[in-house]
Amino acid sequence: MRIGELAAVTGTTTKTLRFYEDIGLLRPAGRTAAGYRQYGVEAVARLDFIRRGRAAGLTLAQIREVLDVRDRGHAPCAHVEDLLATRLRDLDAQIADLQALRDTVTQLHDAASTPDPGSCHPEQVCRYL
Amino acid sequence: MRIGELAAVTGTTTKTLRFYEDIGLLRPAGRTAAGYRQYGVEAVARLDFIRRGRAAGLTLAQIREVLDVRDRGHAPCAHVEDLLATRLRDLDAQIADLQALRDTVTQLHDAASTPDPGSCHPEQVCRYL
DNA sequence: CTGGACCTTCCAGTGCAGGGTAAGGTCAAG
DNA sequence: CTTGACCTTACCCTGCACTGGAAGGTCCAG
Repeated sequence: MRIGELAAVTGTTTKTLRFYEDIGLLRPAGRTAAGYRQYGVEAVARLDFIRRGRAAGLTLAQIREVLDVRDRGHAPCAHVEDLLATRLRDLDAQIADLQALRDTVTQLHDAASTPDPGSCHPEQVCRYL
Repeated sequence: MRIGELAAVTGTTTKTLRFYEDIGLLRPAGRTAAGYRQYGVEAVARLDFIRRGRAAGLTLAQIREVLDVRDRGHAPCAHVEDLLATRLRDLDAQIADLQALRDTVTQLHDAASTPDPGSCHPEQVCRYL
């Protein structure tokens, strides 16, 4: 399979596949005499895995770690569980931060919705923020 | 006030202040004969405003819009209210997205916490993701 | 043998908000 | 007169995940 076909099959672009190769996520099985990249069918599963990882909010660096473990012949299960646990904690923290921010912005917005232009003091730029 | 003092007073860096100047957020009141930037006290309020805007999750581009309105002599109240309303919608969407992602990751993690290594199929890289 | 679809490498840019470093000018104290 | 703190501009670098484009090679159909 050449790079264009692999891109079409996995719903990505040749640009992205070469980029993944650059950062060590994906290697072609070989090259043709002309230098064209040749991929085996396992590349499709690998890219599906990458896509699922991205969908779970993992970074390409984290996904690469998992793939590295696997490429070294180990089952990455424990590593993946760890990664998911960490991701869960990060998500909780991120959600809590956004929730707190939302509360702040709500208060600001409520104040701004009951306008009182006379109280705008030049020295504070805008009293609503 | 010179740039170093303004940075110290507002808790930022001279780098940041020059950067703000580059993107049109802040202009020095003038320059000394030697070319040193001179700021008036109003610069402190302006930077506090910028800091409050950042704390509310506004981008520097949005903050600049508000400052531009003010610099043109208008009260930016309406614009700020608009911005806050938009920000609130964005935050809600962002929180909802993260919440959905959290649910997905939770499911993945729960599956990974009840291990069954035997079911790892080589063709899917890892059954947990 | 030509056209077009495909492939190659390399370089550069996106958005966001700055940070790092160099090479040099200025100013006040000792 | 020198030292050290401060200032200036100019340029490149960071992380993240790509994306765009240029210049050229390859392959197949007509």
